[in-house]
Amino acid sequence: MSDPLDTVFAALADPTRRAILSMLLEDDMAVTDVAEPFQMSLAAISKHLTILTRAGLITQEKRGRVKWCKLDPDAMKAASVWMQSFGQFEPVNLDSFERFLEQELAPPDTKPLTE
Amino acid sequence: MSDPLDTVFAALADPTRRAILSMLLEDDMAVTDVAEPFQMSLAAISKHLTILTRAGLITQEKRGRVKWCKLDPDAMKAASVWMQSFGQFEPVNLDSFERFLEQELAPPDTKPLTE
DNA sequence: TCTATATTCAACCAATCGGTTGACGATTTC
DNA sequence: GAAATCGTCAACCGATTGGTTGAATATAGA
Repeated sequence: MSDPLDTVFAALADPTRRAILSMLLEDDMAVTDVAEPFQMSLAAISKHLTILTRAGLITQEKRGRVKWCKLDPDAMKAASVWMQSFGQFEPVNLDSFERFLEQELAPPDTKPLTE
Repeated sequence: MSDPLDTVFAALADPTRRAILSMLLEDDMAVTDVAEPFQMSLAAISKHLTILTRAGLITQEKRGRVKWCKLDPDAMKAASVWMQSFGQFEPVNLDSFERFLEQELAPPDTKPLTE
């Protein structure tokens, strides 16, 4: 009924949810740990996590009494591809972005020093 | 007050607004012409257009009694770059990603040459 | 078994959203 | 000047959103 892009973009529109995604970029986390840095209730964070899950941006797996949250970048990639179709991004130089990523993803010993 | 990403993603979350953006990809259009293919009132489309404008996704310029709508890909670019960071997994160094963004989003005359 | 921890559920709330309608101001055209 | 066109404004509506609280459900550990 509703385009997956609806739910993905709607999920990304909230700063709390984007912050959660950034946290999960570094490591998988339990719900309680996700909630810790925020000033809202655990229930509120739990709702944010189900929204992210339904959007396909994360997956949740229960092990014991702990539910682990894991980034799932596929849905974001779909949205990203949609946005690319507005491709006149010339000024922002996706080329140099790719070079940046290549650098970042290279094995550590091939990386040029940045400091 | 609110992160520009909030308004950009929120604007993109509505299918009508995404359709409008796709239409504007082909050519600039007057408000009435934007509204024509949709089954909702002109006033509704007008609201959608102000949301897109506030998000920075389009610009509107009035000439005579006609208001022309034009795609403005800069805001989308910022959102797109934000999303790119999730496409590739773990090893992305967020610190240097931020440095990259500062560089990219800086005024052109302050940018170091990349070629 | 009793208790503490992890998470969700259910009910509620105010604010926002996406739509409508009708009136209105500005501009063009006859 | 009168009439038609372009677009927004204002008020209203029902549905959704983002948050709260308190109770409920699992699971783990003593």
